[in-house]
Amino acid sequence: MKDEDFQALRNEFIAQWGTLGGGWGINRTMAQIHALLMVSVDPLDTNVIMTRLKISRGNANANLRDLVGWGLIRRVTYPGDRKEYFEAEKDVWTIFCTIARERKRREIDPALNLLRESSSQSFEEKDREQQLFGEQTRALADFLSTADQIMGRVARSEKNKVIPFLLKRFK
Amino acid sequence: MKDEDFQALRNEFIAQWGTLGGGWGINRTMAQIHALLMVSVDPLDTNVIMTRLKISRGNANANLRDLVGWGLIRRVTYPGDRKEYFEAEKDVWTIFCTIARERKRREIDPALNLLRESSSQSFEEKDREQQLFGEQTRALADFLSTADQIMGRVARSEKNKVIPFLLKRFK
DNA sequence: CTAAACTTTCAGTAATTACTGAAAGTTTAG
DNA sequence: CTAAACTTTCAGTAATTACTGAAAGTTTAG
Repeated sequence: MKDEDFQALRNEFIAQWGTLGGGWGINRTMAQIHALLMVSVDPLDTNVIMTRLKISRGNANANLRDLVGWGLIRRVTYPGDRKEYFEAEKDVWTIFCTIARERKRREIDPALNLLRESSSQSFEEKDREQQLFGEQTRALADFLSTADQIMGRVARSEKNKVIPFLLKRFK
Repeated sequence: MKDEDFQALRNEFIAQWGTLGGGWGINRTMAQIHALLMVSVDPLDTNVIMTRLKISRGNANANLRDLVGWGLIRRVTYPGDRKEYFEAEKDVWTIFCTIARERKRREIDPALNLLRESSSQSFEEKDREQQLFGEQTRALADFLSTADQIMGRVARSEKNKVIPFLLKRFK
């Protein structure tokens, strides 16, 4: 493939990945930076990222910080070079585990706290409204905590054991 | 529990559930309406929803339409009553399957299309940049499609078979 | 120490998304 | 048919979120 076609395809990929990222809660630029780093052979510095994605220094800095916070990229430094470079984790299974862990912490845990607090206060009520509220919040809490446990266990397993097994099981 | 305390607890639940909804891509009001209907014994009409959540008619209407579109609530009418009422699906497993299906359609499928298109065009390239791009997009596509298949199969299974099985397996 | 090379912060603004409320549209009873 | 009872739409606006770019901060070489 000609290099200019390749650049175009890759840029298209990065742009679209950003759009998708928006869908599941992450912001567009953060997803784009992640995409860019995932398909870069070498770590990139802030200036390169700014140029490639046409974003400001502040924007790049903030989103890089967040990505480091998520654990999806890491800072890299080279001896004798003052600049910081960034490199993405490339193994797909590791990326998945990282995201799963982070989403658990940010979404599942607070939801579970809310549901448990709600359901614990309203059991054995005679009023139908109160009864339903208690039952429903309890059912949601049970479900979420089960799903959470399963995800946790899957994420802790070895990739090559889990995936084939699950695929075979759920024919 | 005194009724006023109960109302306060339930309102707290609805408000918080809305905030959480925001986290995973859904908008706050939509999540609140869903929460309200999930813990209501009887179907509610638009006016009641407007009053309870202090939102405008237009807002209520748009979000109710979206929730119907997701398949999370349904319209209910009573003979001799012109108003439309709304009722939420209450079974947690069914809710889960509905959301899983919808997210697949809105998020996984477009991502897979993008990844497949990207990876198909750049295999057997000698240039390292192009090589990595091909490998990485392919790995992502494979992973996503596998995860997607597993979710699909899980969602099609019977709840009472799947959950205990998975829990036992991933100790 | 100073100056250069870099990173971080943050006030102001742009872009996006959510919401209001009135007007238009639709359905049904009579 | 008309009028009442309802639902939907949509232009305008409010609220939120993302971004810029310059200034402030930090680190290191010399």
